[in-house]
Amino acid sequence: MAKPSVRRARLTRDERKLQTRADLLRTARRLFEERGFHGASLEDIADEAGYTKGAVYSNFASKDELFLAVLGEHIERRVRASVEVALEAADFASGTRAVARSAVAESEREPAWAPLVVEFWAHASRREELRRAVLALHERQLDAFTGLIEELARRHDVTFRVAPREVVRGTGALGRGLALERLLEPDAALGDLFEELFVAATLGVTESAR
Amino acid sequence: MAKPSVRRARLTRDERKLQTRADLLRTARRLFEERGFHGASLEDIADEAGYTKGAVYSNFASKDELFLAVLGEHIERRVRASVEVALEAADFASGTRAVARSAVAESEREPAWAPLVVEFWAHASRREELRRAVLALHERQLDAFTGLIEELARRHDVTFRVAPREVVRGTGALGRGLALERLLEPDAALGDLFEELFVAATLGVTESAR
DNA sequence: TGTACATCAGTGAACGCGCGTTCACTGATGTAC
DNA sequence: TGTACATCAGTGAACGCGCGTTCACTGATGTAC
Repeated sequence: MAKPSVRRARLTRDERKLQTRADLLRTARRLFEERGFHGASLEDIADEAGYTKGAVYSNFASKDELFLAVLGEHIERRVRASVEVALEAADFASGTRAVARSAVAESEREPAWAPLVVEFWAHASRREELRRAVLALHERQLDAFTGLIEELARRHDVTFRVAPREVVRGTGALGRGLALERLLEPDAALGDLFEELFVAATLGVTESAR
Repeated sequence: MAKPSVRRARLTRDERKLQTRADLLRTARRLFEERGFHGASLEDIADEAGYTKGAVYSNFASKDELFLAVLGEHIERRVRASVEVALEAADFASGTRAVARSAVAESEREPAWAPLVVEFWAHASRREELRRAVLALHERQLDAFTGLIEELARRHDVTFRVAPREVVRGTGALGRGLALERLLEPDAALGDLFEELFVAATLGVTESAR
């Protein structure tokens, strides 16, 4: 289904290549989510996108690079979503809560992402160059959230007893850890628990200057 | 190395079988830690333990069952360690802190375990029967820690605003999530952060009756 | 204590399968004149 | 506007490899008498 297009002739070579790349990325994202990084074969991805494996290698250096591209897009999307909701809050606690809720909503909409990312981390941890690339993506994500929470603290006169970046790292880890529980209990409702602990932990390591 | 024994003849059939099983479990545990669940082949495990793959199948129904046995032993060990340190504490906060420190110490001694367990969770999540078996192990672990923290609360007149079991689940998730960060940064020191957030979160969802 | 048969833990080899990557090739698009 | 050659995105098939599981077999231990 969703053949690339009916009238190939209309596109220039460059346009067509971008189209192919986008088709592959979209399909790869879906199959990685459904079957995991190792579980989704390049054959299936190419097939379902309407190409052959060679098309993948014409657009990406390897399966790792393909995943890296998917992951990069995903991170960008997530960061944008959180930034939007956080900065409308009236005080620090409710801003914190808004970020927590946004994260929960995202993770409930795409429950496969946390395990998928961890699977790829484990894979990357045994390949030095790849590990560094994934780490760089992860740090950019941490930086983005750190900037966000610092801005939130500044606006509402709150100071941190623990470095904000560490708080971000910790609460992110909490979210990831809880999301992984769903591997064993797919229907578990973890959102309230996350929100509760996220807020408790964040407020527990901050002081209001008021 | 470590051939099963030089004088095979001294052991009865049952003793020898137990010996073989123990040899395999010990080696499997080590290789799973070093290479991951999928990365450690039965061939290598059998080989390094001094047997052939057939010996594995004579003692375990499958690779999954072998891992399940390793995992079961591991969980039991961890629970025992935490119980011991927690019940000596003078007040609730320091008991909480002692549990956090014990968890950090364990996870630093065996940094490969968190990723390993998650890899197996992901594997099990796609195999219904296995998923249930792993879930049962996990729940027993949660129960044990819940009993521990309830006892701690009882002794020190503390009540929970959030069900203790959920607090255990949440703080466990925090620990697991942080441990996974080490996949990307093997040398990161996460212990202090964990302790800080663990205590903040736990105290944040409790009330002292004093 | 000794002999004859039964049991079964562990062997060794084969089976069956999937997958990432490579590569010579093709045919449509691009370029030069 | 048209022709001849160059480029290169994507094809299709082959390569190379690893791995969990199965199974007929063996030889040491166990059992019956």
